[in-house]
Amino acid sequence: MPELPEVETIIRSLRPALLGKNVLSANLRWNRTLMSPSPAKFKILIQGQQILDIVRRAKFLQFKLSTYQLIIHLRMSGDLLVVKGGYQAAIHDRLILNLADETTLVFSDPRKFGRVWLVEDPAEIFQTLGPEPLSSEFSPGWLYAALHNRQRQLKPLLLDQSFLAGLGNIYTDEALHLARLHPLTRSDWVSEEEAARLWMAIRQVLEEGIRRNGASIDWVYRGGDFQNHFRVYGRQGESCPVCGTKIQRIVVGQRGTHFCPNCQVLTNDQNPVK
DNA sequence: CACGAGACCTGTTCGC
DNA sequence: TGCGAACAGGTCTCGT
Repeated sequence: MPELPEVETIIRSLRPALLGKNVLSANLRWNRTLMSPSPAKFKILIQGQQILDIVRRAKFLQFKLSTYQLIIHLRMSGDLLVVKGGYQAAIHDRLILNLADETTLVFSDPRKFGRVWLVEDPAEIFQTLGPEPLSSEFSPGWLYAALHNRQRQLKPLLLDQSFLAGLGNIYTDEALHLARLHPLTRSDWVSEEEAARLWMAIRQVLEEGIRRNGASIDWVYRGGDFQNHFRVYGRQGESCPVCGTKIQRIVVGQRGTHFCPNCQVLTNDQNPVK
C-alpha cells in the first residue's frame, strides 16, 4: 500500500481540488470499507459537510469537515482520485462522494483492505500510533532510547506503527540499507552512533520519497518515480549500489525483506532476539 | 513481551 | 498455452 510518502503525495494533489467543496451525497459500494458509523448513518451525516482541510497522520488521510472528520486508510491497494464532470462507477470503486461543482471523489481499492471512518474526533483511531518520523519529536536521542526499550528485530519494529508511524515495507528496507543495519539486528544492540545513522536514514528516504512523489509499483500506478531509485527493495539478485554484492531477499515477519549481506552485517547473530 | 501463522481480498507474475 | 503457486505498498487477531 501507500506508505507515508505516497499518502503525503496523494493529499497534496487532493487539497487544491477539494478544499471548500461541499459533499452532496455518498455512494458506498462495499459495506466493509466503512468502519463507522453504519452505512445509513454515514450517508446522512456526510451530506452537506464542507471539506475544510486535508491532512496526514501516519498513513491515514484526515479530511476535516464542517462537523465531522472523514478518516481514510488506503492499506495495500487503496487510491483516491478526483474526477471533474460526469463519473461512471468503476469495478473497484468502494466509496464515491459526489461533491459540488460536478466534482467526484473516488475511493478505489481492488483488494478491499482499505478502511473509512466518519467521526467527530479521530483521537481514538490514532491513539496507538507512535511519533511522526518527520516531526521534531522523532530525534536521534528518542530513537536510541526507544530501541533500547525493546528487544525486537529492527525490521518488524520499524514496521510497527505504535513504535513509529508511517514506515512500510519499502521505506524500511531502504532506510536499513542506507543506515548499514541488518534487518534482524536486535534493537537493544544498536549503538548510539548506529541509532543516529538510522534516524538520518529514515528521514532521508522519506524525504526523497516525498520529493519524488512516492513510488508506484505493481498495477497501482500513482505517478511517482521513487521506484526507479530503490537501493534494495525488489532488487534481489542485482548488485548493491554501494559495494556491488548481490542483494539478498529473505522473509522477516512474513514480509519480503531486501538487504546487502556485505553492507548490512548481523553483529548479534550469536544473540538473536528469539 | 515478542514472534509466527492465519485472516482479510483481488490481481499479476512466475515456474513448470 | 495453461494452471496453480507465489507474491503484492497493511494491519488485526490468536496461539505459543
